[in-house]
Amino acid sequence: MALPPDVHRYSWPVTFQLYDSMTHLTREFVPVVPGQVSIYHCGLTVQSAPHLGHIRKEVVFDVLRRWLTASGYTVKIVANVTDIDDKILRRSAEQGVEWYALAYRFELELHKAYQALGCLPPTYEPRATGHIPEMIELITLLIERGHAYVAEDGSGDVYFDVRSWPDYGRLSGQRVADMAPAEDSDPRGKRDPHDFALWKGRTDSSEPETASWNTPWGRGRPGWHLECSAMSGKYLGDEFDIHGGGLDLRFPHHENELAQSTAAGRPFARYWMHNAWVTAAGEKMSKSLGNGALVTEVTKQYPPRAVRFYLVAPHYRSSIEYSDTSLAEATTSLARIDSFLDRAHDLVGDTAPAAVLPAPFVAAMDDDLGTPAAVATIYTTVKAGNQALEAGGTEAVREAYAAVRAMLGVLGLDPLDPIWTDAAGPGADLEPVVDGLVKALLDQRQEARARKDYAAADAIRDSLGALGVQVEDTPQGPKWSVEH
RNA sequence: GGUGGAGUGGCCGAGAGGCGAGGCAACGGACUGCACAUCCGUGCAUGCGUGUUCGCAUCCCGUCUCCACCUCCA
Repeated sequence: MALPPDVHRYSWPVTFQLYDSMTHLTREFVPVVPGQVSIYHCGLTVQSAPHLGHIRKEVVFDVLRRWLTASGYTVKIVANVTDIDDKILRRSAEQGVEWYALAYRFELELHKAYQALGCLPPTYEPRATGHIPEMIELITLLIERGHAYVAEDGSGDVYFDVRSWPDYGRLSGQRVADMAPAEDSDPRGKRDPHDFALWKGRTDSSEPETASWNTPWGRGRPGWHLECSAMSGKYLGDEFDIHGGGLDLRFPHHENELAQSTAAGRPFARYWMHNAWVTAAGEKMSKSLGNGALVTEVTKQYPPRAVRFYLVAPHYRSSIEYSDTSLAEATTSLARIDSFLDRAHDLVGDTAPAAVLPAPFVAAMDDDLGTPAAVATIYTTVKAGNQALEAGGTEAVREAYAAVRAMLGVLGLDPLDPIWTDAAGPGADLEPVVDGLVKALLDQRQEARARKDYAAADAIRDSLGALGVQVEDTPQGPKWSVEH
């Protein structure tokens, strides 16, 4: 898919500040290679349909990517797909389908979900099962360096030796000694309970043959943490800029990735970026709690653009509460912006998004992706535009219109972005029919109004309204729109 | 037990020593046949308690409550 035309490149002095969750500091963003940004964020384990919490991460990194692109960077963004793990195997066994078919089905659902919310596909989306040789290579290196060992119990498991790596715990600020002992975890052949699996030997013969691979340590399948180290290294190199994911990945997943990668002699990520949750009734939305709102369900109830707006408007490091009022409010708020855009378009016609973004918007985005202040700038611009509309200042209207579209574009919310307009739903071919019918009714209503028969005029407006067609009288005649 | 976050108006949600974003809802006014939209205006909030300061949502100390992570989790 081509980059939407509204994502412009700018050449102002770049002063992007990014909060790094390893150092707990907001630091100026300095990429490894000037002018280029490499981002890796942990995708999803494709074992079930994505809920709002999952998709928030996609939206956050999509906004990051759009902002860096708008700032003049060439962005390479890689998000993995974990297509094999315990849960996938268990679920597929339960459902009597092949594990890879199950994983693939949910991978497609994930794609559908992020496209529905206007997320651009990553530069690349590697699958774990496609990178077994890279993983074997990495494990071999870790064993050679004395940071990993093959379990002595003959299971074929390979573990990372936590005690061999004093830096372990650096990302999450924890000391191994303080960590709660893993009560119920199976120690198998571990030297230390905190050691984690790089590779899982095939000990359960009921697992399908297709779910294991040959290695120097016998047949088995990859450990979750290792995958990401192998894939980020392959596509982004030994050192890259931003490593991201949900806050819950910080430990153990990212901690383990960091340990593996640095123990293998790689500098690894320069900045760690973690987004907060979507909560429901104050609690983290999660598969295990069963309180997840599926993306497919939510986008049936609310326009997908409004759902994205709801996810984009709060800061990415704040948790957001999922509720009908929040979604409904986001829908109304976005409608206010769209309504200005509509009215402005009637006056100024097709106008491209502005090439230069308003300074407060830029300052907000440069400050650790400050979308709340950025959205506030959109509103102030909309207000200025509405005022100009009242005053009849065409140039000012055009300016506001172009600025609003440019800002919305950075957030992936420009209504004229092909990602939204191409999504002509079922029944799109009936549009001319609907247009004609509504126009006929509105003509009748205008005639009634002309002879001051307001009862008849209002009756027509009411019956249209009952069908979801909003009628608004303007100096240029009646306008109508379909509410969602 | 360890680690990290959060408590702001009716609601959502920013800011981070002075001038308290923005939106939604509400109320008053303008415009309109009416309505919608829009514009103008009103509302005056920072868990609690000390302290620091000329001044503190913002800093210190204490305290209460909530959430998350500590090998399933975006």
